Amino acid sequence: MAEKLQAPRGTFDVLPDNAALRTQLIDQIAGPLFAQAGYGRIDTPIFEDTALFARGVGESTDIVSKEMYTFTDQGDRSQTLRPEGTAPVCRAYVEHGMHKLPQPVKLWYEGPFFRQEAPQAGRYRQFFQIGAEALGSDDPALDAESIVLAARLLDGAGVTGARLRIGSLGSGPERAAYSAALKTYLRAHESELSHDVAARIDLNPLRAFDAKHEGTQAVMANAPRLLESISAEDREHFDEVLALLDAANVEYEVDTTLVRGLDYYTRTLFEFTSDKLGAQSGVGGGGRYDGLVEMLGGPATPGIGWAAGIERILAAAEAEAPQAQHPAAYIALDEGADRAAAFALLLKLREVHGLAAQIELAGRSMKGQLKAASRVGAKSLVIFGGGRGQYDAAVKNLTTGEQIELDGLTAGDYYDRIAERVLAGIKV
RNA sequence: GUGGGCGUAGCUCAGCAGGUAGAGCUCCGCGUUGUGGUCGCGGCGGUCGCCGGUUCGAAUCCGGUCGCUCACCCCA
Repeated sequence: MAEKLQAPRGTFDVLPDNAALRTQLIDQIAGPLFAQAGYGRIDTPIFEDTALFARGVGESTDIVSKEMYTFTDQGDRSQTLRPEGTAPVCRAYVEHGMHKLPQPVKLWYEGPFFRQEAPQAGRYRQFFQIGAEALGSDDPALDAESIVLAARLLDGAGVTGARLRIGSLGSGPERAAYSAALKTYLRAHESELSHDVAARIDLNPLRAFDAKHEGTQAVMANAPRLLESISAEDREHFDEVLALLDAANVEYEVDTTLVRGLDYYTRTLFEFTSDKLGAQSGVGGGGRYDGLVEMLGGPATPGIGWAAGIERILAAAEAEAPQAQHPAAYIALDEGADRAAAFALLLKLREVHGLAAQIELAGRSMKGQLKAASRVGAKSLVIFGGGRGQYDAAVKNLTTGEQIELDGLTAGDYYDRIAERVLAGIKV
C-alpha cells in the first residue's frame, strides 16, 4: 500500500478559518500597533549561515546544541533553518549599516521558525512568531516601550489573564562573579539536582532556576539570586524600566529567578505566560542583548526585543474566526442555460461592478444551487433560464424572497440591468 | 530520547464477554418534472493504522510496528 502522506511531525496546515484569524492578528492588530510606535517591518531569510546562530544564540543553548534543522547546500555551506529571529535581525542591522540611521532602529517581523524538538501542546517544529527588535539605544524607556508593545499586542489579540514576569540579568563583572558563585553553590548540591541540570553547571548554571525537577527546585529555593548582585547602574536601569511600566499601567511581577534559554540576554529580561496553554505556558518573552551586535561583527550596539508565538497567542485568546465575506450575488444555472453568458455576467459583476460574485461550479440541481447560495450567505441570486420561454434571467433577493425576471439577453445593457438589480436588492 | 493515553467513514464518536461494521454532523439527490435556509426520505463514503499470531471465525484477544497526542527536557 502506498504510504499515506501527511504533514511532517510537529508541523501543521493552516486552513482558511485559522488563516483568517492569523491574518487578523498580524494585519489588524500587530501591524497598526507597530506602525504607531515607529517600528518598520523586516523580513529576513528563512535560512541563514549556521554560524550566525551558533555564535549569536550560543553553543551551550538547547536550540543550537540539538534543535537546529541544519543542511549543507550545493556550495558545501552549512545552512540552518532559522530557530529564532533576533540574531538574523542583528545580522541585517550590521549588513545594511543601519547603525548610520537615526537610533534606535525599530524593526518588527512575523513568520515561521524551526526547532527540531519533540512536539507537544503549544510546541511545534515549525511555528510562527511575531517579534520586535529595537537597536541602538540602552535607554530604559526603550525597554519599557518594547514591553508595553508586547502587552498591548496580547491585549489586542484578546489574551486575558497573561502574567508578565520581569527581572534583570545584570552585566559585566558582577554577572561573571555571580555566575561563579552560583556554580560553586550548585556543585555543593550536585547530588540533589536533576541529571540535566547537573550536567550543565559549567555551561549554563542559570537555567537551573527553570527546572521543574523537585530536588532541583528545592536547591534553587535557597540559591543566591542574580538580581541581588547586579551593579548599581544596572539596578538603576531596571528600576526605571519598572517605573515606566507602572506609568503605562502594565502589571508585572519582579521575578528573581527568571532565566531564558538564549545566551545573548543581558540586563532586562521578561516573559509573558498564560495558564491556558498547558505545560508550554510561555506566550512570549524577550530582553536586552547589549552585546549581540558586536558579537556578530558589528559596532558595539545595545538592543532589546521580544518574540511571541502566534499559535500560543491564538490558543490563549480563543478568538472567533472572522466571518468570510458574503458574496453579493450567486449565479445559478437552470438546465440548458447559456453558460457563456452566465460566465460573462460573473466577470462583469466582479470586474466592472466590484462585487463579490460566485457561480455554480458543481453541477447541482436548482434546489441544491439555492441551498448553496444560502449557505455562502449570498445576498442575491441570479438564475439563468434554460431557454424554455419563461425568462432569460431572474434576480432574486435571498433575504426578502423577492424576484424579478428580466428578458432581453441580447440587448447591450442586459448585464448592467442585472447588476443594477443585484446592487439595489431587486428594486431600482 | 524516556513515560502515559489514543489510533473504526471527511469530522465527532459508538461497537470490544470474538461471529465478517454503526450513529450524529457534513456532502449529494428526492419530496415542488424551474427556487433556498426547517422537516421527512434516500444516497455517497470505511482493506476498523499496519504486520503477524491464537481461533472454524478478530474491529474486538496476544505480540510487534508505525503514527498521533500529552508530559519530562526546553521554549514561542
